[in-house]
Amino acid sequence: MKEIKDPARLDKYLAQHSLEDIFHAPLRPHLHLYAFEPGEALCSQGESTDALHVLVKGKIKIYTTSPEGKTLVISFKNPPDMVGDIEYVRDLDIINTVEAVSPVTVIGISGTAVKRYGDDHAPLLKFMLDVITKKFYIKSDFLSFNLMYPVEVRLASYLLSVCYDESDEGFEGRLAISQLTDTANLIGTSYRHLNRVIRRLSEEGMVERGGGYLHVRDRDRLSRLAGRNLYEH
Amino acid sequence: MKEIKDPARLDKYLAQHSLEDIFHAPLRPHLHLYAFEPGEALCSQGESTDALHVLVKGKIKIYTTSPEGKTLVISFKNPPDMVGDIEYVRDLDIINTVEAVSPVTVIGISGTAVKRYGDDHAPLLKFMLDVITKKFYIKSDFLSFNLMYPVEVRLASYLLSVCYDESDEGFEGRLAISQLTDTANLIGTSYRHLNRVIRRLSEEGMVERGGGYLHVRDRDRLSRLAGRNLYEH
DNA sequence: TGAAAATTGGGACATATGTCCTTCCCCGCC
DNA sequence: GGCGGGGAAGGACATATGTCCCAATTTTCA
Repeated sequence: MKEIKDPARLDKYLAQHSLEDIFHAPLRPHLHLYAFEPGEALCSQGESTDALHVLVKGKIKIYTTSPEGKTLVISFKNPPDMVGDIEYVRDLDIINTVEAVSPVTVIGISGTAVKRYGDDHAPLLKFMLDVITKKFYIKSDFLSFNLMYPVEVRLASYLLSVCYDESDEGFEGRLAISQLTDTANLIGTSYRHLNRVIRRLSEEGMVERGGGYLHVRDRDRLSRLAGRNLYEH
Repeated sequence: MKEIKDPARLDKYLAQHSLEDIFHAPLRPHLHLYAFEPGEALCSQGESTDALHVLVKGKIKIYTTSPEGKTLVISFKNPPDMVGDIEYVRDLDIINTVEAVSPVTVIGISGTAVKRYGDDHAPLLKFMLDVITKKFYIKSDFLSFNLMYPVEVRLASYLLSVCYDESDEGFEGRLAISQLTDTANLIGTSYRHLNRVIRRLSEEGMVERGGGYLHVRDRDRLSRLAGRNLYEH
């Protein structure tokens, strides 16, 4: 983590994501801009913290680790999003580990400052409500989806979401093989089983391995397999 | 659903759950008190609605139904809790079906009224944040728990939570057989499999069937099986 | 009271999924 | 070219879980 001391850039991000009203004048002096490298953790499960972060650039990965050491990736998030909001409101230790996937820039502010200067500031409260309800809704979907459908369907759905998201620069109907472990954790299965399912799909010609990537070959059929249950965040 | 036209009683509930500041004067004229019978739905998945409900008495069950007709019980809730908050904030159709388990009393208010008179009312916003973050946290737990542990562990955990909750009148270290189907859906498995697991536990002497109930026989061992992963809401 | 209907338990079998370990493949380096 | 290392794929086996269906039991009601 490295602080970026550049007020102008901070203002730029505030404007870019329409955060000016949300972080009004009394809060401004407490805002800081930080940069994280890919792989670096913004915060780790179980720690206590007084920090709130607003993701303004880059992509982060949220995951949780069970006492036994199993990992479950919960989601990937893009700006604008918030980290530490639930913990702030409920005064809890950190629930999930958050890690930068690409180079990440966040606006940080201490929970203490928010409590003192923003606790009754409706725009900020509404912003948090917005962010949290969105998270809730996504998680809600994710939960029932994981519980109700087999890996095959989840994978099909995931492939469609990941490979065809216009807002993602790697948008090419393919998934890097090196991300397979993450994918397995994300859809809540083991690497081994994921492979098994990929193999089945590839035998049926829906996907194909090659050159370090998993390519989508028959989007329509995948789509039918997935139903309308997409990881559309 | 039956409206209870009794302002005094409404005030009593507001006081009982410390809701007076949250629903301040401008909102008061828009509050109504409703009663629901056991089994009656407060709202149904997919419908659109303009209503927000605050549960002040009784117990409700939240569940979702997949397009294929599978049911997943998400939770049981006790007062004070809120129904329709996420939908209000995000302007969505109803996500889950909510059904009264016992005789239920709720305070209802239209979303339109809240938007007009309470949209900038910090105590209300903070209340919603509180409720929603709690829901989120519970769901978060529920999700990883369901994804990471086998039915046996989930059942053990569920039994401990349900059978030993002091605030529940049916508190007797037992679970009515008639609730087994719900239990199966709640812990995300089939009735058949639940039975299989119950049988295994009962062969090991941890639980015992009898007289229409499933009795807990060896709380300690169940507890060890569950680990610390309890459905403690 | 007796038969039909509903509730509950469980057998048989097929799938889905996890774990462990071996094999294969690509790559840099000697 | 041959070798060692690490990532990636897959085989073998054990479990977990789902589905279908039937049997036992209880309840309902004519």
